[in-house]
Amino acid sequence: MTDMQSTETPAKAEEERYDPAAIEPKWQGYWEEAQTFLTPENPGDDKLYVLDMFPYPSGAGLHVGHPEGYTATDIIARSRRARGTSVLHPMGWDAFGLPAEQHAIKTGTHPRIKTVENIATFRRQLKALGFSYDWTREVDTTDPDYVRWTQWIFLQLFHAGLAYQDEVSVNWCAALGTVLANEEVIDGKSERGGHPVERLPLRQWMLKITAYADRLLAGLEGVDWPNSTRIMQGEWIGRSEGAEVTFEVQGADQNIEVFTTRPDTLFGATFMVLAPEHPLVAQITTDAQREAVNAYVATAKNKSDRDRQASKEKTGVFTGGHAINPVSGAEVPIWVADYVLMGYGTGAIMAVPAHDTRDFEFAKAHGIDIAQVVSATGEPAGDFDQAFTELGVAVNSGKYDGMATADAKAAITADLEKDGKGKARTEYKLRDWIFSRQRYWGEPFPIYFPVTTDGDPREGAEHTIHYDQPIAVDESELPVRLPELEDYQPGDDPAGVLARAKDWRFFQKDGQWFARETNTMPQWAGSCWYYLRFCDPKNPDALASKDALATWLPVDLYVGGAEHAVLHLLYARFWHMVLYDQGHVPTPEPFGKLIHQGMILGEDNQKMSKSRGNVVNPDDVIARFGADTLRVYEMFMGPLEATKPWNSEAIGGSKRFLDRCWKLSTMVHEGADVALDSATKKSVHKTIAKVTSDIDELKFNTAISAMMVLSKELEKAGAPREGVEILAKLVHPFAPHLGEEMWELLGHPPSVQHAGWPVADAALLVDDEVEIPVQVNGKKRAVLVLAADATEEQAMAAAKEDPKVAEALGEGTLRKTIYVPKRILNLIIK
RNA sequence: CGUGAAGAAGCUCAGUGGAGAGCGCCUGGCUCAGGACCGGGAGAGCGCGGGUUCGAAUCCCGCCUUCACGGCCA
Repeated sequence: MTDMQSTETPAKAEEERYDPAAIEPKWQGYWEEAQTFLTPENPGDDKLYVLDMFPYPSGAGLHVGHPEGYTATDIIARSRRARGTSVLHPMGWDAFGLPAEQHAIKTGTHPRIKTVENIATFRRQLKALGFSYDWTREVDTTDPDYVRWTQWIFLQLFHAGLAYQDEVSVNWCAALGTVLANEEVIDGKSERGGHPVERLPLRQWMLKITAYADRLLAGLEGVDWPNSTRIMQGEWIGRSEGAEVTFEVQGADQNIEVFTTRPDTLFGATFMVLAPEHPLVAQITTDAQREAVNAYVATAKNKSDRDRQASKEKTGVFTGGHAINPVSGAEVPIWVADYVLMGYGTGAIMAVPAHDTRDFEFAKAHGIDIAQVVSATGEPAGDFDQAFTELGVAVNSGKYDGMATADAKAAITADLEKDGKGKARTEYKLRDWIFSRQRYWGEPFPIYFPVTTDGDPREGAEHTIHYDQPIAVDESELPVRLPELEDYQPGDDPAGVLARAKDWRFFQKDGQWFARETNTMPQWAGSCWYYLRFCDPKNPDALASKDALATWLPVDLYVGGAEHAVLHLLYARFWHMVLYDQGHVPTPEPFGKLIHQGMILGEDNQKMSKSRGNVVNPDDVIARFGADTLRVYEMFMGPLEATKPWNSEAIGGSKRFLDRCWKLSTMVHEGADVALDSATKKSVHKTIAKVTSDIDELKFNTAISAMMVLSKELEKAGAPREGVEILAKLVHPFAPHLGEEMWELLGHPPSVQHAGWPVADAALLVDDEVEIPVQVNGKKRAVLVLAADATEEQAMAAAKEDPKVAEALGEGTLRKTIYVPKRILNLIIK
């Protein structure tokens, strides 16, 4: 096959132009044939696992945002292979998901059909961009061989007690017959159709991610991630230390537990607030207040958390009940208000209006006392128009007066504990993960339940499913496959679409009826562990062999969008930690270095969207300029992590750079046997050093800029072979088809990928002559060319001979001379 | 409101103490002409105000604007 790449074709005419439409398919064919990017069987210590966040193969095809991150990782992969590193650089599909299911609902075709089609489009587009993926390792999360191991991991979680069922309030829309995400509910109506949506408690599978909260937090310390991402994830976990305090309810044999991070402000707690769902609300409410409280609770119940939080007004109702402040003995009123959330802490708070913004607003709105107990100065102030939330010194707090906030916290917590009225406690914002969806196109749970029935439940016999007795499917029976359905319309059963597949759902074993779980897993499930499967994608006996995992983990470089900064990266870390604890993976963390590529905006500086009409289609760009130009342009636009707008004029500049590279190699090919002069040689070696370090630092835009400059110099130098060969090696990770073509024009057999990486000669990187600006009183007057090691005297002498400097010096007296070798000569005169 | 990032030539960006590149623009050459190519050129109060320094885009303090993400977590 390789013989057919005749070197005669490009040789024949000067009219020949760089023609990506011919070159690119040619080399893509070569790579596929020669298996150029196959992952090495026995990688040594020098290994690199470079991973892109795999895409959801949407019907719209590839977006110009995709090639940005993918080109970045490809440059790393290719340049490191050239340097002899064993590289794992795979690609796959996060292919479960709602769009394919919605398409199925509309058309009645199985979501798999549309999914397979979309994957084919994505694969074709990615191959057209010349990425050096090892396509033999492709994975697809919807493939039963993959689903099998997703289900297997779920069973490990289940057996470890980390998967459990709970009743969770969800948005149920009876008209649509489905559960909606918060985003799909607007003002209590469904986004599609405007049907009423109610909050309904529904049985859900939960994963106990909170059990790993501290480790997920601690692990962030050791990981090479963007600071902002680590902060975001840390805040999402939201660890806060404080105290649990017990308030007695007056006239009742009841206590209310609250969580506070400011036990030092306990003397300032002038009221309490319960969340509307708090179990004690009904008992505490007095008859006089019952009607108002019931009405308030009912309204709050039908609001989603999001709607509740949308309103900044502090609404609430007095219950009529009172509690006793455990330190001051004061009677404080108990209110119900929806700004207190049942899901955090204990669902009840002690309200300290003087020192908490929300409590302050509430007290102002409802005329409740405000008592200052912390002051910046140690002296109580007068009235204040906003809460004082800073740290300070305790006042009006009995024996704790005068203590700094931190000391007061510790002292009060210790005393509460002694009196049995409280104790230190740590809280997290992180909640357990709702892991089930009432959808079709997802992984079935490998779980079934006993059924009590007097007939055949498939035929509609009365039956009871014992959800409280979940049974794991035996591992040997995995995967549990999705049933075929006649149609994919959501039904009227909140248990999910699968509940209608009665033949699939109910089965008999040893004369006993059982029912399969009809929920499916969320899209996150497959993406939680795909990076493990890439290490050993065909393994039939395990999610991946221990050897393969030990070889490749952790992922050395992971590139993907910042929108996954919290959820995907947190969920994947959680699964990884569980697998680590069970001895299935060898590293405590999955991902080493993480980078988020920036967003590419439309030419109008707005987010690309169909409605704005500013979408750039990669297929069009490839047709017009070629894949290499698209790659180079996207890398040249700016720093990888920056948000930057598309510019259809500037892309021509990248094309012209590649034109010039191609021309240089044809010049050599046609016999220009020019030797490399010493000045150009210097430039070549400086460029090697610059491009190499820029690639390692992911500064691709500056690497390209350096190669642009070099290409012009090489052209002026008449295309010296030695320089052009080095340029071909340097440019090939960025523009791989062109790199191969240049290498061939220069008379070498393919592939440039295996031709090694140039090494800069350190001796050529230092200049023996330097340009030194001369300033007089800080204003630049001249630039001198001096020996790099010129002394101050030599520099002064040269400066005085310069007419412009002499003129500027004029009659003045020299008061001071600042000479920084290789940088500046500044003369201060008066 | 909070967190993070960024403000530099018309545009997109290099530049960690002494202002540069690409694209665009003007101009000459080449061409029947255009494009491409080659040569030359114009174009920057480096967001604002202070401070440190011989000298600040760069270091320090305050402020403004834009973008991204997050939202009542006691």
